[in-house]
Amino acid sequence: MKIDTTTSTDLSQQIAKAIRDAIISGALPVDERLPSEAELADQFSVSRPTVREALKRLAAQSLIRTQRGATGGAFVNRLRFEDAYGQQITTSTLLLSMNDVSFATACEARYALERACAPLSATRRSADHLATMRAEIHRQGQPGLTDEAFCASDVAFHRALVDAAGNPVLSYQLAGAVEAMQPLMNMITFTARSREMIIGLHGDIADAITAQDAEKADMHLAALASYTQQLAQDVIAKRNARHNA
Amino acid sequence: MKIDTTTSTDLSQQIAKAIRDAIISGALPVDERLPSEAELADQFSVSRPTVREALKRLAAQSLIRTQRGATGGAFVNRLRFEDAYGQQITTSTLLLSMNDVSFATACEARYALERACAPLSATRRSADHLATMRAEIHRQGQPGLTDEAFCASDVAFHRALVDAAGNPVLSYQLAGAVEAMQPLMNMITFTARSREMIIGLHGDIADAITAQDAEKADMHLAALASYTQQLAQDVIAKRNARHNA
DNA sequence: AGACGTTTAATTGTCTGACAAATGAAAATT
DNA sequence: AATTTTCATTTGTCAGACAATTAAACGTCT
Repeated sequence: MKIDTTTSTDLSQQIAKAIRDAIISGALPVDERLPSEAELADQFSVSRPTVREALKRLAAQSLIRTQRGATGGAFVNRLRFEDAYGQQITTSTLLLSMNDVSFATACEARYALERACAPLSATRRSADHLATMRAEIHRQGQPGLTDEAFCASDVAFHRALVDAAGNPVLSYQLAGAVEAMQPLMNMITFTARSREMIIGLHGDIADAITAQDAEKADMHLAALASYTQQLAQDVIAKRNARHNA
Repeated sequence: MKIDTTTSTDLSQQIAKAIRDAIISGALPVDERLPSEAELADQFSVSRPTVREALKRLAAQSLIRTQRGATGGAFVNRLRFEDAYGQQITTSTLLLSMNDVSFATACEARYALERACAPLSATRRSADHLATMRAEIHRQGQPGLTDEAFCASDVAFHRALVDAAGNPVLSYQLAGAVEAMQPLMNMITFTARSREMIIGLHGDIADAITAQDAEKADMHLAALASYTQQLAQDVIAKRNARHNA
């Protein structure tokens, strides 16, 4: 493992890159123990704090885990889908909030991806997924539910829909798109009327998935997408009206 | 900014989390300067190396950038889509390689997502995207192209197709799915015959996008998906036959 | 011999103090 | 007024030390 001595970046960054590349290339297999911090410091001819900074960088990406004690050390971590979900959601959320992505753009992306899952979900859905979807629909009908709780249940419903496709890669990719939308959705005030409408569409979707009818599921998802867009437009229109008054 | 003093995790991890939460919540806006390392050490009642480890964790996620000098320090970084692409691709690639995701699963996810883009791409494609697609198709027909170069061009073609949808959120999500497939695709040996077939389908897709015919584009993408799956199955079948011989 | 506590060595986590390098602002000089 | 010099601030790096944790090696008692 070599580091580039001509570049002007941090040593800890160079060292992190060298180790990261070794992991990606497969030279360091999963669960392999890295040399101790002292050994790494020797190998790279740097001090231990510098090595530690490099290791923390890798730990932040879940590429390694560390353990104290006699047989401890840093080990190459098996990156699990569940671990990656969190990072994916954080990154997606920040991308939306920091880049002035419009509600329309985010919403379009989310429903386009979700509609891609629907046919697979219709084919493979298990009783479990159907039960989760029904439970969330029921929760959404409860009176006294705050807007935040309604949105959270909405996310749970859609994640069940996506997970029903039985493809972990799809679930991973969609997690970011679906969850990152929640802060944007939270800006909408859901009236009793709009909740009723959404719950109805959720029911239609669940019915179609239960019946394994991919076409109908897609149709109702499209309806939900356009209704969501319309709700957001109303909010924006009202805000502008108030602003100009 | 407070840290949880009851937990048993690293101090640097707790501090990183506290700062990360402040960024996500918006308490620390983009380009805001964090207190100096010495000040942070005081505030959190830890030493400077510990603060530095926390900052390196955040830097690894592109949440902050640092600058030396009198007016230097750590600044909240605007997370750009281009920055996020790289991390997304790395993570996706490792997820596939470390979790024994089958070619079939990854391929299914990729083409499902890509077909979600196609209707939007058909509507919004610009001359630029069409030109890129045609150029890559032309490159793919060049004799003497290595399998790796063929795959790379394939990726470039599909990224142009996705980018044509004009939705940066979609492009970001798809980048991981498309690029992470490349190492898997590289395992396939493309015969002259199979290249011809793929190039033909690429041409069909480009034609459909040019004609803004979403339905046809979807059809040809589906055909490409199933052909790719078949190629992979042949490779696996051959490998098994050799293994049993 | 076997079960159970004790010591010990290895390793990460944290702290202290120090110096180098970069960099912009202030001060001095022309 | 323009330019150069000095200086204070901040990050980057290093060395050495000690605390906390952990499993293995060792010893002791039954």
